[in-house]
Amino acid sequence: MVEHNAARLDDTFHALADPTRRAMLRSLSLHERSVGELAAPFQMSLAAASKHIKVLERAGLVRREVKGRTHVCRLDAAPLSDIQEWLRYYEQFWGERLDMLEALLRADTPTPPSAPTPRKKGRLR
Amino acid sequence: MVEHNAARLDDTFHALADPTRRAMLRSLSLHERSVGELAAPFQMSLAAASKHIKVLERAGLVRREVKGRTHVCRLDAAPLSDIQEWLRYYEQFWGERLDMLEALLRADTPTPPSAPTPRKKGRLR
DNA sequence: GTTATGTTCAACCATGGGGTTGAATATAGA
DNA sequence: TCTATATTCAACCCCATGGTTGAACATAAC
Repeated sequence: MVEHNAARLDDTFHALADPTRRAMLRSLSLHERSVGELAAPFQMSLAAASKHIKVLERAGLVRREVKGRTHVCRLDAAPLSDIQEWLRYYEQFWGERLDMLEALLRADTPTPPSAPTPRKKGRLR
Repeated sequence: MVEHNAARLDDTFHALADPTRRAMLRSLSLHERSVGELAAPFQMSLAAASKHIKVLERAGLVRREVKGRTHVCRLDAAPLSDIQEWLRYYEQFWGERLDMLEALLRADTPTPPSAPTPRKKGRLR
């Protein structure tokens, strides 16, 4: 129940905390791409893009196959699934919030705002 | 459809890319906590813990209410919901991967899929 | 008022991140 | 073989991050 693979989560979250890298993932979700192709949309050196790709690889989000002189990169979404798993625990909290909203919308009697609605374990989704 | 609030995602992902901060979130998911209570489990200075909390606040994951001399922190899971939203796009890929696996397991024969037949040397891709 | 408690602030340090450039490596093609 | 293409490597720069310490601030308690 406690975070088992913390370092893994560290790497994945860190990899995602950069717009360039997220854009690369998005690109890879359409086609597999060479390093050069991945780097093309960004105005940064190829070396810089290469570093980004390495960060994605370290997080397990990208796999690389060397084909002659070009390196072909493919998306591997598995770590994203791990993140979603991690997030699942917190779903109850926005679920709970939605329940409170629902309760507010449903309350035709104007309850004073100083009295917060007691949290009740609500149904999720 | 394109990432609208990239900076927001940056902050949230970055906040989550640290085990101390994730542990703090987990703690806040149980009770609201003062800064001191949040810091207690970790062997780092209070100042360091305070910085972590600030990172969480910057990402909108924690809200703080100053009550006398103690600062009470509460979880706000909304940014996590944004992340889940961002992840949703990629669900197709682990879904797709499962589909491909299923297809591989099922489609060893050139005959229609209804025939459960012994295997044949399958070329991948 | 004085003291104790809860928290931040400021300065500092070490490390790593994201960027650059220029050279090195490996392969494809003439 | 010679050259062009694809990519990495190494060195460097600047700045953010995560940690420290000691002082400052605000409030509670005596």
